[in-house]
Amino acid sequence: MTEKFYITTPIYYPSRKFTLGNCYTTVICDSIARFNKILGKDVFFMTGTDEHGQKIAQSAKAASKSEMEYLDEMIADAKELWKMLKIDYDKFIRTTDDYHVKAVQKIFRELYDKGYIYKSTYKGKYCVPCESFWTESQLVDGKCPDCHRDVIDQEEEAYFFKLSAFGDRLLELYKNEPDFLKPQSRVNEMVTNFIKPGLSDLCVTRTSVKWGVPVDFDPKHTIYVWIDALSNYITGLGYGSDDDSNFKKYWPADVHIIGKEIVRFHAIIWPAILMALDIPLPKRVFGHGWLLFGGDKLSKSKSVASTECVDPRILVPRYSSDAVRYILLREIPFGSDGNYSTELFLNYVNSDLANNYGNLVSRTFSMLKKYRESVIPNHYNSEEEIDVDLINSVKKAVIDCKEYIETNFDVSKALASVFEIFSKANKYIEVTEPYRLAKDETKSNRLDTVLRNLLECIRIGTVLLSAFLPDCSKKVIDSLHIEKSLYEDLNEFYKLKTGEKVEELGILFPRLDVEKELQELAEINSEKL
RNA sequence: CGCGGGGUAGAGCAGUUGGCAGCUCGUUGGGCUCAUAACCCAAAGGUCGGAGGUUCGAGUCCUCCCCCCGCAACCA
Repeated sequence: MTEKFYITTPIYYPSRKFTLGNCYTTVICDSIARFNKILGKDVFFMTGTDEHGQKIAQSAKAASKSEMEYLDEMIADAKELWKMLKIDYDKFIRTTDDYHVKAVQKIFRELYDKGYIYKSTYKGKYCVPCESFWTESQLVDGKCPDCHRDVIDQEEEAYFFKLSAFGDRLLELYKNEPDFLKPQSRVNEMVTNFIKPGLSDLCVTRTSVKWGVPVDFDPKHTIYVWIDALSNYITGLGYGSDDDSNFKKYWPADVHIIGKEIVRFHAIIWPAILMALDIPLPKRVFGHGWLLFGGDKLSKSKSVASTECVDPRILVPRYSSDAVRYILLREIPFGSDGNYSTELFLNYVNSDLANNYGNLVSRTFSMLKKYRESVIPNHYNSEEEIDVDLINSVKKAVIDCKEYIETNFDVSKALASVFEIFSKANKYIEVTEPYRLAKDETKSNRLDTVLRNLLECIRIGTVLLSAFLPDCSKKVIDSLHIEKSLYEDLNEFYKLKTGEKVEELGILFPRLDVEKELQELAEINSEKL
């Protein structure tokens, strides 16, 4: 039976248009999903949006629209963005979707019936004009962090989830399943910050927030973020609906990929809810770092220096989806934060995509055309050390790439090992000098072998690359007449069909004039403002 | 003493159990001519945040201090 693989992004909050930060998580998930398809697995990849809560209602009001009008526009924009970035999701869930709303109500009632949810009183600091509750620690100088006005003590009736009952089981989980939450530093954070001091129960409804899922047996209460948003991971598979075949097939999730800021929700609250429901837990949760812009998170509330153009809607059409995907995947090291700047982006596109990969393909195809009329030549057994070295390092890269993805979801290192192949191939050309072999008819067999070896390097590297950069790799794959991108075909070095003619390829990534691009982007950016 | 992460070449980062300080980009010099001023080789560039300690030997272990960044319970 085919192994299944279920991967999710968080559901994003569309109170503002999506940023490069949202793209980061989504592109990582998409690449991991694509990689698992290459491994031959039955993959289900879900993303979506969290559409309830006060802020959505406020954003809609500010735009003089109804909530649904506002949301439909935002979601259309988001889907357009994912299309641009070649995000190949299997399901896009919206928490306003009918099946989700019903399933959430069902889940809420089940938790209530089982005694995990009870009615009590929520006490907090309340800002009347903002209609928002704040905790003591959120206040700025004792005032509302949003409008800086005075807050009052207020209480309201609310339902609570018995989170406090799950501390020991969570500790056990972290202990027995060391891979459940990665990176490890996050586990320590959860244990010392939250679980050891003792978990307190979680307020899961509000009467002051109207835009949300009502409690069906007590409709003046609105189900507040946690149970609504987190349960998307199962309702999106049909849990609690008439057709739960996907839930049966794909749950538990193989991994939830999330940003480090929401680790707590996914490593404490979500497992606790599932435990209460008697549903198996996701196998892994990975909290990635942030894309930093000049040292700051690209948050929805902070603005970025005006000379930096970070709008993916401009960058993707201008530089290709692959270029933007590349910088997102490559720049952030495993588990920690990474710095983004336009200059860095342009330099990476030049050095890795244009100079290393693009130029390798270009010079190889050019020689193949000049010397062999674009026909894939045979290879002749050779004990030459340089060939053996090349083949061994390709094999190592193929193994490394898979290892990095499977053990740690380390897309950055996986991608780096793919580029090792291209780097080695470029060096191989210098040493074997095929352009010199071509001038000596007695070296014809050797030239065949060298060209063939280069083509196989390109084949293997490109198949791996197709998980990360689907557009350019498709061009090369088509040109080489590779029928299917499968990992198992990479174990064998000679796999191309001798005698087939390759299609001509244009320039995959034109070399960019960094100074000029920076200037033009700055101009585009200032026009926008 | 709230918890955690980080401070290593101009920039971005690796440095596993302590054993000659590395990688990528950039810079400089050289080589090659198949290729997208691309590719290959070489060099320059670091008192590893600071002070003290353990050790034959510390980026790595211990103590203290300085700086940056998250989290801190309901901020998606």
